[in-house]
Amino acid sequence: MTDTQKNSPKFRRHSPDERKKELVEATIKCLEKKGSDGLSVRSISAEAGISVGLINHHYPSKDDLIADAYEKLATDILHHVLDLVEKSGGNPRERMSAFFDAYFSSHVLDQKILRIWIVFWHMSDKSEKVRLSHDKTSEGFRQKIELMLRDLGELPEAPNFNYRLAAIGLSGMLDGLWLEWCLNPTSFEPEDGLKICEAWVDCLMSGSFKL
Amino acid sequence: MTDTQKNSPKFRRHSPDERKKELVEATIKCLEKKGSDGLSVRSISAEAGISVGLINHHYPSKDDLIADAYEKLATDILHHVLDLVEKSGGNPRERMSAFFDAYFSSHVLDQKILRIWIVFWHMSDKSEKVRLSHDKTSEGFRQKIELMLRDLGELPEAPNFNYRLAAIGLSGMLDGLWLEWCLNPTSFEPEDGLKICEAWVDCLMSGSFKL
DNA sequence: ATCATAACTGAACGATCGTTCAACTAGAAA
DNA sequence: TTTCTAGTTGAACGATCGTTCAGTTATGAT
Repeated sequence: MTDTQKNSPKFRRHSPDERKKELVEATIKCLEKKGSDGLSVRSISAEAGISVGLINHHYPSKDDLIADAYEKLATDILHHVLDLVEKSGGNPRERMSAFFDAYFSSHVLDQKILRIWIVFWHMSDKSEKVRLSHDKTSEGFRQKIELMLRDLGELPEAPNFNYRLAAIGLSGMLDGLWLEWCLNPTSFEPEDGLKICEAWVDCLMSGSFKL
Repeated sequence: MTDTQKNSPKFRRHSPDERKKELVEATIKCLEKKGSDGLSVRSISAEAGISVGLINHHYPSKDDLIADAYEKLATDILHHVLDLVEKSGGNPRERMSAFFDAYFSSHVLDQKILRIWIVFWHMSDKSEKVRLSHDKTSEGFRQKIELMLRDLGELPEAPNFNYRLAAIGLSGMLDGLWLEWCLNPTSFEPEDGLKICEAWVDCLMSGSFKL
């Protein structure tokens, strides 16, 4: 046996938590690079630099890994947006604008993210676990929007409006604009989306949006 | 050879156009029933009552069949909505309401349709043909919305607003509400979506929606 | 230094996929 | 009735998929 062989072990052992984290990151990277084609255990394990069998050693099935990746990516995006809102530190109206700015930035408005989301939606059909991850994370987003609208509604100059309906409408519009831009980025500019959302809230606060 | 065998031919010959139509219908039916699992040539041919090989006799590849099915389903839905708008026959504002009514009816607001759409979006990644079908049909929808907004804007009592931005915002909100309801039908009622869209247009026509 | 443990490997398996193609036959034309 | 065309069949093929598991080895404990 040569020195080279003696000094270079064939693999390194990691704790289950470390490995799971690496696998989740490799999964996201594969999805970004190749979309649904990247979702095989073989490409994921290649990206993570481990053998195919190790995935099923740490996860009961591939779907469990995908569900983990879903939750990580969704909560990362949500936290990134919320961080920027908190840093803005302004009044409720300014915080809403900060939210829009973060939403229409390249961190969220990204074709790669839609590509990943489509894979997740696609898997939600078959996998109960993936569907649960989706429901959990999307509910978090909608709740945050409703909270910000509630803050707006409690301003002295604010008119009365239905928080629930307003949250449904606003999050619907945000989702729809995000979806349409990702499907066809030439259809409008991010600034257009920003302008529309700002006008929407202005309209709501003027009292002429009868919700 | 018995009479039974003599009187029952093993298959019936159809013209290519007939068969293609049957295959498209079988494809849609499979997608409605089983989602992405139904998209194998074997389940499609079983649904159509023909052999596996016949699909590649009429279509160069499976993707071409899917693209055809996409276009058929999308144009069917668009025509259904537009028919109801034409039948309403009212003024531009009433026609817009008819459009909303048709959009938030069970013909469009249907989880089965989203399931099919996700498969289409999913395939748009890999298949150029499917992507072209998507771009063509979604552009038709947006154009119709812009046309109706233009009719609204030309009413004597209408304020000035940017047709393009208004069309982007409205179609975004419609898409987003449709998507969110299909992903989780318990989050709101179709009537809620209707109410939000009506209020949106009222707001636009009142001149306080500064687009 | 030795041992026990568990992270790790990778060949193998069975299932399913889209596509091919030689053989068959329904049905119209001659 | 016979011939010919082209719609139709279905076994077979090679590729790829997720999962399994017997064997290997890194690494901390003794």
